[in-house]
Amino acid sequence: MITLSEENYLKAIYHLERQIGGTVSTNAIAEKMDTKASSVTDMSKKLADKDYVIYKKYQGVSLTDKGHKIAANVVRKHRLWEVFLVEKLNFSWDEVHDVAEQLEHIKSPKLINEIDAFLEFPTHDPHGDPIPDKDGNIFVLDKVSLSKVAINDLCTCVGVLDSSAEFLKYLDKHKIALGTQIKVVEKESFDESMTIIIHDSELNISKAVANNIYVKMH
Amino acid sequence: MITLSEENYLKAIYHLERQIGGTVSTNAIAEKMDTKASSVTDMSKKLADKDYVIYKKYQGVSLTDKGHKIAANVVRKHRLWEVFLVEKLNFSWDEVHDVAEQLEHIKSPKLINEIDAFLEFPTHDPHGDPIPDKDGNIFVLDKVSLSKVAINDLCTCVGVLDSSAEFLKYLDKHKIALGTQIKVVEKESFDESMTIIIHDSELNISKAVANNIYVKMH
DNA sequence: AATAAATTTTAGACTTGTCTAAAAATATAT
DNA sequence: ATATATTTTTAGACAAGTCTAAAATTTATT
Repeated sequence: MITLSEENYLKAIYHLERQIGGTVSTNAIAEKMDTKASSVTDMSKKLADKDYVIYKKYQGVSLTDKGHKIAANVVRKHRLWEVFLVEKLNFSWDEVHDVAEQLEHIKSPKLINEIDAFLEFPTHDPHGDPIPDKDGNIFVLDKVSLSKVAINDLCTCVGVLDSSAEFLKYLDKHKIALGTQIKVVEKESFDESMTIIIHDSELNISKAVANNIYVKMH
Repeated sequence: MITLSEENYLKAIYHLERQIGGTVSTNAIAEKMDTKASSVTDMSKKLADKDYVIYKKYQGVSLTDKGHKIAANVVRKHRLWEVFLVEKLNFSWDEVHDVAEQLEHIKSPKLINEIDAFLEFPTHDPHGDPIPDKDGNIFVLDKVSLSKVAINDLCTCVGVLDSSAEFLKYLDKHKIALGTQIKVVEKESFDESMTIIIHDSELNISKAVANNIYVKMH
């Protein structure tokens, strides 16, 4: 039986692998999980013993098929629970993360299948992140960072890079949500800020904000 | 912050207190939790340190107000989740226990309040057990063991004593559910079995079965 | 290529929750 | 009331997961 801690490590490695796109370093995991490198080394050995990762000393880890499947399933559960909380229980998108962190570890195949059906098989969570299917496959739609969009182009918000409560509340304040139409009207080369039009009014956003918004081009 | 293990001990003590009606012995807890008496002693000290129980050497434990509140809240969560699983996710009453054992430890006041509202504030779980309110109070309805009912009396099933999957499946097989009307037509003094009428047909049940069914008199 | 810097691992320690075996206290029986 | 049986506690050990500090390895720099 897999422990809660092992599941959290596999999930962190999963996210880092897709972000970095290769083997994941000890330090990267330590930073992501807010723990010490020595703890990561210990756990890497355990995960390798159980055949969840390939671990070579000083070379970092990468998920095996077995490990990938487990990690993807944890992510699947996390995101399905997030949809449930927002769609059925009146949570806002900045409130769901901590609860989903707990719910993602509940072990019951029937439970998660029923939740999936109850929600009518959603494909994305409230932040626009894709929900892995039962086999761990995800279908990524072609999204672009808002900061890359050219002047006068029209696009729609489909996700966020940073889904911290802080950033999500900023978006709420400025009435930016998934599905919101955005037109870029000006870009300031000095600080790379941009002016956009949403809901027929102008808004100036910093480079940092634009970087964290994903859009689909029209 | 309270640990999962501590919550489970408090829950066990809570159930034993209501069952026995006084202080709870080390051995009783050990048996209920399928662990060793020495482990219970260790934990009793920890719980006493945190002011969740009163513990006197060789005298057993009893819940403080603080401990009672925590335990009742765990039971509240357990039973609300059970209702949710049965009412919304197509679980049968013999499938809910193991999952609810996990879900009862999720920490989020908003989550459980929303679940409560989503279910329209149920007062009893799928086995007829009362759901404690936010302050830990429960409102017990006057129920009687079926084995105590006299011949020719009419009653309605309102709960079960033993909610093991095995027993619940037995009830399903014989079409006995909460709300089912039962008439006692014969009692065999030899083995204390009884004949009852449900859904217009006769059924003979053992003393053991009758003991495990709670009914409300008409 | 040699040295400095950064990363990673090892060794040993600590906490939580558990166990076994033995000792102490309480309850029961003659 | 004394001996026996049962219950409970203590003492010491272990596994999981973490930490600090020191050693080993890899990477970067001159």
